[in-house]
Amino acid sequence: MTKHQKSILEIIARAPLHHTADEIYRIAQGEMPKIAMATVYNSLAYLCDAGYIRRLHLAGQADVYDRSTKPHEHMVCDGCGRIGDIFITGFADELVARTGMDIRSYDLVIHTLCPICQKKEVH
Amino acid sequence: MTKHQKSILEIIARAPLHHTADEIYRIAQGEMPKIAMATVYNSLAYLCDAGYIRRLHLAGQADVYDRSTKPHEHMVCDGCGRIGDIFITGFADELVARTGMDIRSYDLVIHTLCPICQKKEVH
DNA sequence: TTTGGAATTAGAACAATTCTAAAATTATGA
DNA sequence: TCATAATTTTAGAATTGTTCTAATTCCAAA
Repeated sequence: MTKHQKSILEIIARAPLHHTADEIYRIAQGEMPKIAMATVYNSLAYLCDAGYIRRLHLAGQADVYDRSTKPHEHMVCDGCGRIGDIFITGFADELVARTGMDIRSYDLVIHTLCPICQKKEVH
Repeated sequence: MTKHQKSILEIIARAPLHHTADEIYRIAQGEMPKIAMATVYNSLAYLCDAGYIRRLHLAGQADVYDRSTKPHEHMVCDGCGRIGDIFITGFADELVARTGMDIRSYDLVIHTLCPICQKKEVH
């Protein structure tokens, strides 16, 4: 792993939220002012392939990157767009039991309204 | 629903596979040679919003459109990219039971290797 | 008919991502 | 150490998928 790749991994590792490539680029510029966008994309691709991070592909927005490599699920608020991790224990096993499939990986995204947006919804 | 919207809905309704906007555009040109790409996108947006079809957003490729409005799940072959529907009965209820969340909708995509690609994998 | 609103068109604009070719860096090994 | 090779980075162009814009067409109601 190169210096740049390591820096980008660390940025993601210490981020509580899921960031886009562009956000990561801006954070990275704080530490490495000369870094190029292409380097960010290259590094993110490497880190995903190597299994250090996970790429999340959501409708209507840029991909975001997730520091948690443990299998888990995601939720998105349809109001504000906030993305969160959720952990349904034994979910992967359940999926295998229910489908009988050879599951290499899975993506589950639940669309919901977060408490704040639920309040706003009332009119 | 306009003439164009209806034609596009019919194209999707009779398609066994999930098509991209561009594929739908080309099919539509067979029936309506003067149709514009923007009309395809507008119609698809309308049909999705109105609940006639469903948009599927998968990593690394253009969105595809799904004629089936019943809640169901999807599988993608990591080898050839083929997309298929799968039906796990009672899955939505299970999700609610497991998470306690107010689920407005969900997307589950299982990544697997289809039988054909599994054979190719052996070396 | 005339008018107004909605839908369609063509193409420009846009955003996210990938590609390209040159320069810089790092590793290899005589 | 020095030369060479391999890899990474850079800057910016190119590409892709999608949305926007403004002009035009269509259609329905008055």
